[in-house]
Amino acid sequence: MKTDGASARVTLDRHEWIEAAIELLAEQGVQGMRVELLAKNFGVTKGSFYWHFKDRQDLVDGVLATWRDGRLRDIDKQTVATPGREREQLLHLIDVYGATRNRKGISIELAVREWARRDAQAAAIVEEVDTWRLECTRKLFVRHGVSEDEAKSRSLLLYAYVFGQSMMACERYDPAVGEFKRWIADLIVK
Amino acid sequence: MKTDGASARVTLDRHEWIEAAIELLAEQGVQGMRVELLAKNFGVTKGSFYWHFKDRQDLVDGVLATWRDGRLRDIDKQTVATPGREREQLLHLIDVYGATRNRKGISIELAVREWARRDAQAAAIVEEVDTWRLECTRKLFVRHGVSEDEAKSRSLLLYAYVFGQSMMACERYDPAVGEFKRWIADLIVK
DNA sequence: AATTGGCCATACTCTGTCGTATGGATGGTG
DNA sequence: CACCATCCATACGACAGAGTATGGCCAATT
Repeated sequence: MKTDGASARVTLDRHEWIEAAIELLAEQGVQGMRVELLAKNFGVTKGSFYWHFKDRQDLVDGVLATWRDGRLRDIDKQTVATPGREREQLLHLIDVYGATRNRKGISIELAVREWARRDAQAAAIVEEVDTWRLECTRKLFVRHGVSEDEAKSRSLLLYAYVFGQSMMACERYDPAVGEFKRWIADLIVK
Repeated sequence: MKTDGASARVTLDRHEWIEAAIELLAEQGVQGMRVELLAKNFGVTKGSFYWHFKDRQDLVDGVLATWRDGRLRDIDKQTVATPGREREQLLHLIDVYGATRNRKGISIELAVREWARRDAQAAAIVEEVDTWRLECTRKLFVRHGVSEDEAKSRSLLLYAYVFGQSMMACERYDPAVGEFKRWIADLIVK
């Protein structure tokens, strides 16, 4: 019988290590994904890690694959066109990156992107996700009624804006920035 | 007399170290600003570095101060309103971050921002620069003829977009992305 | 009860980086 | 010429992180 207390799991598997690594990635960047730090957070030692993973690169592969799969699922879920509600869906896409809630998801997103600037492997994953995002959002814009080219431009603007906005931590500059964000979202969605 | 050859300077001063550190910052991030790597690039050893700087933090202070001063000067230069040409000025602000030329400046910008996400000192500098950017650009929008609130929203959108765009490396997704960028710039500037 | 395999601890090596201590070279100045 | 300040080299200590080798513990199986 496993004394599966809330604090002390009996055994760990790859998935738990990967999830914890993504946490660290969000909080401290790629540099923060250190195996000894991970082990310490679990209350174990490196011996455990190197039983589940060949090396650190093995963990990295898992992190990127897990992140990509999650993103692709999310995009599909958020962009299946519900006739008549395309506008709300587009606004929701922007709102998800509003930084008040979903803080963790944004941190991961930024960490992966900063990682991708200097790592070809991460860059390939980001490109894959971005391509899919732009394509799905473009379709949603088209169903919303804009032209093909305009849909392309607006989806590009949408993602550039949400990423840039979450990178700027806008709340510091004006507590009432929410009003401006709503205005901007309207301008982007049309 | 100093035999000031192009390749071998006789002496180095703080400023040259700081400039080289900013280069490394752009290419490899904060992590890349290692004193031994800097010295190697200069063809000298750490002994030189620690003569000019108390420690690595001393270099970091210089890097941030130098970057801030340069940015503040640039912003002032680019946003002095030239009556009748406010629209071109705003479009130019966007175009500067177009990523084709000015690649180095963008790399520095992104590196400093990623740095600021986990370092309070860098975050304070970035906030200072952003505040000044938003304020100067807001004024330029006002002189361009938009209302006070709309100017605030549009300047926020402008910077969020340019940072997000440079973070996405848009050129990968469509060689003809320049067309869309122009359309977007028009939408932002009005 | 003995054995086996899954899971983790311990103890080490190796490499990279910061920082320090100290000595050497060079050029200007009295 | 002797002296001093400037600038850099050399050699060292300290520490953090990746990876390895090996042994121990426990549960399930037979």
